[in-house]
Amino acid sequence: MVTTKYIKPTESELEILRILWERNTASVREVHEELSKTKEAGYTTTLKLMQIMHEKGLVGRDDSVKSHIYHPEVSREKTQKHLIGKMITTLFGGSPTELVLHALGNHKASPEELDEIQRLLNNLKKQ
Amino acid sequence: MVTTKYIKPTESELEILRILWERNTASVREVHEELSKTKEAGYTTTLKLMQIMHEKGLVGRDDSVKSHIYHPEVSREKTQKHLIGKMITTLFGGSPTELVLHALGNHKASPEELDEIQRLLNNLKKQ
DNA sequence: AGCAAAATACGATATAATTCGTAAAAGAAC
DNA sequence: GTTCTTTTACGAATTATATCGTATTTTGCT
Repeated sequence: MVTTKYIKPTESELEILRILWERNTASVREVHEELSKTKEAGYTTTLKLMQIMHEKGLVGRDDSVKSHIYHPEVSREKTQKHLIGKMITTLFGGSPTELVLHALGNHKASPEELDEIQRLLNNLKKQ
Repeated sequence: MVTTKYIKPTESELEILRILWERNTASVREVHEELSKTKEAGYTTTLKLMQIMHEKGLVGRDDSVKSHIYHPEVSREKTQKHLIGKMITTLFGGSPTELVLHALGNHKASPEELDEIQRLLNNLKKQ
């Protein structure tokens, strides 16, 4: 059995993953441009970060082409699940409901979104 | 205007805060005992962490008594709100609903809890 | 081929977070 | 009041994270 153990991305790594999840693939240059919109950082910094992420196995890359093309190697889903889980444990006393109530209470959602939540809720109630 | 700027607790600090939020007050020894249940760490490590948290203003303490008694200086609510906000941004593309759906989908909730969510949902729909 | 521009590799530094050993101080027990 | 135990203070080492400068490699252009 191959237990691919979970690697916890750092905050900076998450920012990069977010971009890769969005675009599926991107060069360092592209990621860097995107990052620059919201934060200050040198090109080589972004490069180095992505190289480290590659070593860790967080991203893969195609280096047969001119400028290397990176892609996420960890799924957004799995990462979300891990981080939510940790958050529920350390911050909400183990209760997912607490998290949901806080998320809903403090951050606005549109009527459509509320309907979506309602649908899921109905499903869960049936079981 | 006094803008008390938000201090982001590290992971270890969150573990300690969790205990203090639960008990309201605790000595280093008590926190350490509690921590030891789930992780390996020397007593002085816990002590040092709590001293640093004190410097940062994350916790307060009464040092007029034999063994110092610590208490949280940041509220659980506020910390939760900050971390949820960050999570929604970096991990859920800014959509709180996404977070809620994931939390509900992946982590079991009891019928009572579902009812509680339903109540909040009803409230939100009215507005 | 030769040159300029872009991209990568690599090493070094800086900063933050964590861990713990040791010494000093404070209390408790006798 | 001396000794033993507990607690605190402090410094140092270790590890993780982030940042960037410089050198090398690759590519595109003429």
